[in-house]
Amino acid sequence: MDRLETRELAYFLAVAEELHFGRAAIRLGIAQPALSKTVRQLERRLGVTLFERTSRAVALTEAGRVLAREAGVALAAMSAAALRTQRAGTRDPRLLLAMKPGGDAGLLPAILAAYDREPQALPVEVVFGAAPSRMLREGQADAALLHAPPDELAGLDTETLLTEAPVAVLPVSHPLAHRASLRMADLAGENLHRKPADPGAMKPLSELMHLIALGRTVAVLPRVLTRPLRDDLITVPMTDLPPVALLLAWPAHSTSRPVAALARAAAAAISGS
Amino acid sequence: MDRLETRELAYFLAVAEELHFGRAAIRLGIAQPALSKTVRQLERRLGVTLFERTSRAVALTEAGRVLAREAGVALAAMSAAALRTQRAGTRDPRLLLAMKPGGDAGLLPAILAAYDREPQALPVEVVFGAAPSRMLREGQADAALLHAPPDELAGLDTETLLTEAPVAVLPVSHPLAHRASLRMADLAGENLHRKPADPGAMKPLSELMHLIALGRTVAVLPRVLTRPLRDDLITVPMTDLPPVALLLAWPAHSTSRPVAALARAAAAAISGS
DNA sequence: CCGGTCCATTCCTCCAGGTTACCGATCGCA
DNA sequence: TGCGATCGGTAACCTGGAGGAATGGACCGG
Repeated sequence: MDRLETRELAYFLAVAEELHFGRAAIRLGIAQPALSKTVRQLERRLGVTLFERTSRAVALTEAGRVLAREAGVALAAMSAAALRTQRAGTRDPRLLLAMKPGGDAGLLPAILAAYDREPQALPVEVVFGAAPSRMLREGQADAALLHAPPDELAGLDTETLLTEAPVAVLPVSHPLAHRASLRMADLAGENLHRKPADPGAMKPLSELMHLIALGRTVAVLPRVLTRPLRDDLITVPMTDLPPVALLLAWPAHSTSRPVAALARAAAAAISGS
Repeated sequence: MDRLETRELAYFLAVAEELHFGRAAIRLGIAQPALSKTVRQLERRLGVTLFERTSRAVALTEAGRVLAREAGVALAAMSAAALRTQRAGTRDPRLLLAMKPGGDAGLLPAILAAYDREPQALPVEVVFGAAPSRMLREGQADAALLHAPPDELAGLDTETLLTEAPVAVLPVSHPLAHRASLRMADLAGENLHRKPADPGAMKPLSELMHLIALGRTVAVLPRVLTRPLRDDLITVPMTDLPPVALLLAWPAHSTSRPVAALARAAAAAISGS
């Protein structure tokens, strides 16, 4: 078995996502026959069929689904290798900290202040993005502040900064607004805001808050994300949902001392506040 | 920045390990100029120098050290992608469980028996190797039984099966042999057996036990590794060492239901015994 | 039955990864 | 000091294969 090439995996992944050789070829900036040939060659080398093709439709086989997942991991690791090496080569050492806008629960200043007191502290550059965990895996960041949906944590080491029960966000005029606590069943009749599957399609928080104030929807969120809270909204703790954690995360194989120092500082800053 | 190719990373890694272009080229089965050219091109593409070369010696730069680590992770992921896809494509579904010989603490039969009672159980094939965690990362196994040196656990999910204090292994005739417990300080004067840095150089356990019986050395090991124990040896719990864990591990991004079932079964088998 | 869609095949071009041969720098050694 | 050995880089050439354009062939809707 000869070694897999990144080009082959990238081509395969494009087809796996588009399920259409023509569109995938356009996305890759090549002609369709070259793409067909490369994918066929990949199948021959692996000794496995990756797609069920008819002249009308393309579908992944079971093996194709496995490769789609593994190829994503592998290409992210390749990308991370390049970016981390370039950053290590420049004489401008800094620590890239990724987070969603507003995702720090207002704790960032305390964390950064504590980190600055560490002996080997580097300048910290905060980079915002919709998917901080992906930025970690692709080497676009050294550490990230994120909330813990366990499915996004594969391959990352984490330090839990705080955990708390989620809260319902309601208009002050809402019938449930002044209850001391709520259960999911209490919200059964409400138009509960659902997080979209595609992180890119996620609404900005300010927009969501506006919709809630208008009575168009209600939401259940980690409490930290709701601060500061608009005057016309109120939050009520949920009692039957698992607590949500705010985490500091970094690549599992990281040996970076600055990252370790940041984790130390963040834990100290939180517990001390 | 164009995308990194696996060939470039493999070539770079060979030079990084040999620190010698000629030997690395032989290992790769190519001529030395091709290797020099490719590494130079890699440096140009990354915009970073990876090696300090003189006409007499080759050394890694800081960026080179970063890439050496990252390249290893990335290539392991590529290899895993190929192997897992091939296994998914064959119509012979089985679960590959990696472990060191004797590393199961005698728990394997109970675990396998419990797993067989799971609804979607697959045939389990046990594969032995010196570095089970590496076999996981490279896709040569679906799950592994291993003891927890935390540095080997990067990128893996784990289920702790049992934890226990390490024990000292002594000849029955040893002055300390009949103490109820020991501290590391008690062993200060002994010729304590050290685990070699290279896992390949590790002695077989039976050999180590023989040396202990002869009075040539003493060892501190997880208790499970000492069973069954020779008549002429005795084990004494250590009180000032962190407990050692026996873990079931699998790749962090695995979504395999059989692996999940194995984790469930293993946990149940241990807690029930 | 015809036109449109979509993947595969064929044939050609050209680049990049490989080879051999040679060069320049550096060290050990007489 | 000068000779030979070691080692990485450079030059010139060759070739496999990645990519493009044109075409084929299967399948669908109308």
